[in-house]
Amino acid sequence: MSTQAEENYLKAIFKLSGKEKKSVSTNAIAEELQTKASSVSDMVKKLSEKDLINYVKYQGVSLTSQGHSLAVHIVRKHRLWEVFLVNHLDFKWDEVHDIAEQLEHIKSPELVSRLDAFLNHPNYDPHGDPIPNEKGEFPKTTAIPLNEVQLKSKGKVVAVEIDEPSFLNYLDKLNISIGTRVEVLELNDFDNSIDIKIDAVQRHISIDVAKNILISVS
Amino acid sequence: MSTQAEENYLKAIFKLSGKEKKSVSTNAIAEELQTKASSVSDMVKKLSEKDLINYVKYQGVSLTSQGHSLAVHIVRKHRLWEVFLVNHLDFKWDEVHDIAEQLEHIKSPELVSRLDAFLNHPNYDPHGDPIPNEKGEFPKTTAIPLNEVQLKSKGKVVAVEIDEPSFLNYLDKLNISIGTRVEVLELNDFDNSIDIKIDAVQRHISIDVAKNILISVS
DNA sequence: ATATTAATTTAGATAAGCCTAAAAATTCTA
DNA sequence: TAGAATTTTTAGGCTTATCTAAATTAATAT
Repeated sequence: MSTQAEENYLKAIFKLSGKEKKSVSTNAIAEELQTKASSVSDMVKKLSEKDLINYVKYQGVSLTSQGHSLAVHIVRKHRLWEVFLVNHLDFKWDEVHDIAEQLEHIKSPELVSRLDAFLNHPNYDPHGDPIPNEKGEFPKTTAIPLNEVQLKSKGKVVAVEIDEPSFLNYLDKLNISIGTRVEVLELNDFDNSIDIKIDAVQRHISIDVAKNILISVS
Repeated sequence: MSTQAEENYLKAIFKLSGKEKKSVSTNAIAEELQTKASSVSDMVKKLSEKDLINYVKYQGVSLTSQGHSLAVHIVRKHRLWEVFLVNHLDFKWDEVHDIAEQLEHIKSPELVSRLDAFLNHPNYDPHGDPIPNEKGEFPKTTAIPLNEVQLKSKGKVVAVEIDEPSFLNYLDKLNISIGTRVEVLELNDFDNSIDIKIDAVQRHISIDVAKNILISVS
């Protein structure tokens, strides 16, 4: 059985590994979980003994297949609950992260599969993040960050990479949500900012915002 | 902020106090929570320092109004989640207790009120237990235990007092559920057992079963 | 190649929540 | 009401997960 703390570490390592599954440093985990490097060292030893991560002192960590599967399962639960909160309890997309952080630790395989069915087996959560199935497989996505979209091309927002209310509220203000159609008008080399068109309105956004908006080019 | 452990103690004390709000002994709490009396002594000291219970050494404990209100709130969450699990995820009434034990500790006032609305402000959970409103007020109930029902009178099952699967499964086998009409045919003085009629079928049940079935006499 | 800096680990504490064993208080019983 | 039995509390430990401060290892720069 895994504790909540363990699950949070696995989730953090999963997130930081990226799809390239690169090895993750102690400091990166500490930063992600807002804790101290020494605490990470302790936990990493424990997870390693449980064969959930590969760990060699001073060389960072990576998930074992067992650890990967557990992490993906937590992500699945988190995202399913977010769908429930937004689609059925009418929460807004910027309000659900913290609640889902709690709900993701509820232990009941039956609950997950029934919730999934109740929600009609959704493939994406309210932020456009893919929801893995029971086997841990993610739906295919071909989206690219807005800052990598070719000049003059049009696309649709399919996901955002940050769940923090401050970021999501900013997008709300810009009238950007999942499904919004955008056109890239201009790239400004000096500060990497981008001019885009949303609903016939022209907007100017920074690289830091753009790279966290995923687009499906049409 | 209250921890899960604290909340479980408050809930146990609330349950054991009964509606007479009698003082609760250390051993009773230990038994209810399947823990040791010494652990209870520790926690009781802590809850007392937080002004959630009244505690005088060797004299048992009772909830303060603050503690009472917190306990009732946990009960409210537990029962609302049970309604969700049974009515929307199609769990059976004997499957929901353990999951609700986890869900009741999720902290988000907004979630509770939205869940309540989603469920249409239910007054009773799947076991017929009353659900307190946001103010902590319970709906009025006039039900009496089956073993106290007058001979030859008819009534309807409105609640059961035990949530354990073994008990609920037994009731399933007898075809007893919330809403079932029963008639008390005979009381057997020698062992306090009772003969009842359910759906035109005669059944024989023990006092221990009868006293945990609540009836609204018609 | 060595000194400095940065990253990581270890050592030693702390708090929560539990335990066993022993002591103290209360209650029961004769 | 004194002694026995029971209940409750205390004392001392253990585990988990955290922390600070110090030590160690690795990386960087001159």
